[in-house]
Amino acid sequence: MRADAQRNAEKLRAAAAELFQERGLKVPLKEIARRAGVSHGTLYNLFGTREALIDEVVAGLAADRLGEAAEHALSFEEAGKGFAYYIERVCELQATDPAVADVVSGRFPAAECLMAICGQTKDAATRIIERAQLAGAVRPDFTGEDLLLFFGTNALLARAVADTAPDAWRRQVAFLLTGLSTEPAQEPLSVAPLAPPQMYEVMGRLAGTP
Amino acid sequence: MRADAQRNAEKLRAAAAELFQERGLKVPLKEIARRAGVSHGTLYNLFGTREALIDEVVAGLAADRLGEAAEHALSFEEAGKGFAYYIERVCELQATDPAVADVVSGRFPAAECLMAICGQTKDAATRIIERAQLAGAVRPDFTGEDLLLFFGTNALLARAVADTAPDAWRRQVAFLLTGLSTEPAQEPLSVAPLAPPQMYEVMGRLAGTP
DNA sequence: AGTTTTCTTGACCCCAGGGTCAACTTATTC
DNA sequence: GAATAAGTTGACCCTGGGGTCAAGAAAACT
Repeated sequence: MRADAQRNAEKLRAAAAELFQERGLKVPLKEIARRAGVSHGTLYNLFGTREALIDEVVAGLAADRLGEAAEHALSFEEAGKGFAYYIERVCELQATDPAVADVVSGRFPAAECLMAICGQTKDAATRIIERAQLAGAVRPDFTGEDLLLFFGTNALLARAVADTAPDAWRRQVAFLLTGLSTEPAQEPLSVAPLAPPQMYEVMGRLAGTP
Repeated sequence: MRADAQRNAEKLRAAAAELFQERGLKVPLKEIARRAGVSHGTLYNLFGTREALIDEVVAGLAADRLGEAAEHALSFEEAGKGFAYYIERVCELQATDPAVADVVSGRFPAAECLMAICGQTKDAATRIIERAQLAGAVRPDFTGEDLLLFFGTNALLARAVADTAPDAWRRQVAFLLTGLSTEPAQEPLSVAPLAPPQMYEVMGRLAGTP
């Protein structure tokens, strides 16, 4: 590979990392090329497909962060606490990084690598859930599939509120957690509900401009 | 208005009602015209904007159904039961009719009429919630905004699962309801979780092809 | 039946995104 | 310092959505 090609690839990786993180895995490839200061033809030359770029730029990072979250969740003494930590942490990752959100929601344009991560995430989730259920802390009919589905909707919610009330998703997570807990404790919510003017924006984004 | 124009308007209304109901308020206008057997120019002639068409075709129906749900919810003896009924019923409406789902999620392209419905829905929701809270059946820090946000995500979830497991959203609703209830009762779920092969499809739709 | 008015049509324009490729430029090699 | 291989570019095509409008068709009026 020629030296300038190497440099361009690096610039593209950097631009892609930025944009994926800012706006998710669906950003126009032409825009990535633009930010990298390179023709979009070059992008297609060096990476061929969006998936390849994703694999190189996002997959590793996302896998690491999700892996850490799972590991830490399993290290809790009380399985129930670990369970709650895991859900909150993953949702937080989704909220702060649209790229991770898209990875968790799986199957973008079917990058091999992403599907693998998705599988790992589901396995980890299942392990964490079952551990908490064995400890009697979580209702026994909640499954990994349920959690993934929740992550899927949380990704959309978190993105919709990102510019308006970046923590709004926490309330929904809290409601879910008390719903899943076998102890009836309803801890006070740490975040205020949305004000009516914020609702306009958020609902618009939730249903509108993806 | 000329007789043929009248007929065409009727055909367009019919086609629009069908397509909105099948695929939500964002269906291409050209497709509505096609189904009506009419040029898309005619559609623009007779209705001008998508919003006008929505107002004529969808708004009334949606308002009626949502209104009925709210009314019935308030007619329950036990406020908590009414509350649960309302949430389940609205989610069901969203699941069976993408048009209603879009109405509840508010602000499509800002049809006057839709915003009004959205406001009414929020008011109704608030009333139902407060009644249940007064009866001590629902946690006191849950708000109408929280519920609308939940409806917003449910709309997306219901659409994602529609072709794969049309009742899958019920599990999430059940988790929410037990989380909101002040009684720790966890009733058994009426719907099975998704099987792994179904997850692929659903997660794809949730994040992908809207 | 002829005239006028209203309506319909489909070709046309716009934009944004994905993707390709011949012609050009630049690094590397000898 | 050529010759050659490797890489880059941007004009170009395609798709699918929104939207307009001159010309032609059809209803309504007299």
